[in-house]
Amino acid sequence: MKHSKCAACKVISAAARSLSRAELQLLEHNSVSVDFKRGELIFKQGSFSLNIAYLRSGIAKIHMTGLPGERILRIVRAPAYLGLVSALGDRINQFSATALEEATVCFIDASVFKEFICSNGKFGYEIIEDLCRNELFDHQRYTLQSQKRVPGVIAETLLCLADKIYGRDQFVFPLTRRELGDMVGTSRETVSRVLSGLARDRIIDFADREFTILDKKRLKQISEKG
DNA sequence: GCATTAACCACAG
DNA sequence: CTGTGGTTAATGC
Repeated sequence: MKHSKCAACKVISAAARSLSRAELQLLEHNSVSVDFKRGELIFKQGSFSLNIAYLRSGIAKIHMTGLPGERILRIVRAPAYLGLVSALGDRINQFSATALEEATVCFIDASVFKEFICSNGKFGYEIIEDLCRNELFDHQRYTLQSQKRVPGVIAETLLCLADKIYGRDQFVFPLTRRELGDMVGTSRETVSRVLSGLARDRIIDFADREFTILDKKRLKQISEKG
């Protein structure tokens, strides 16, 4: 655990960039940076949200436990705020965050953060913009997903990971089949079957967690056709 | 009705 | 944990 040097931070958020020198100092004195190993819980659903989590490096999953079981809401790549919605919208975290690989997270005192929103318009605007982008993205994803059959949703998820998270067509996906199932709302068995089907058709290739997209065009077709 | 889709169960590796 | 096969229930043509 260490205090972070906010002014020198290379992955400072767009919002924090608009803070004055004095405000940055205040931020620095009210935040700590913590390292996480793969699989470690960053914050837990049901606990108080007394601070804002900012993912500085690594990849994390946002997930919540519902009545049927676990649901992965999204995969987040640094730099990004984790669960702002929960931190600002409720005193209690409505979901959990877990590191999927080595990660660094800055925890910021929520009251200081809220003070910035009130006093610094540019800061507040950047935060709102971030929230809006996420909400639009989620609405779109959930609407499309609910109208697709499982192979379509899995194809879309793979494409999304390649484009938005990893930025290349080959990546080591750190989720189990069960978790991928939790992400697309299906069973682990169906995930297995769909993936081996895609591999049989040489659309993707995978060995364990390592995925390669071989035929992006056909994967897109499957994703769109649903 | 018949075909398709996907969940649930079970068992093996 | 993962892959596969059998069974079953829901839905569409």
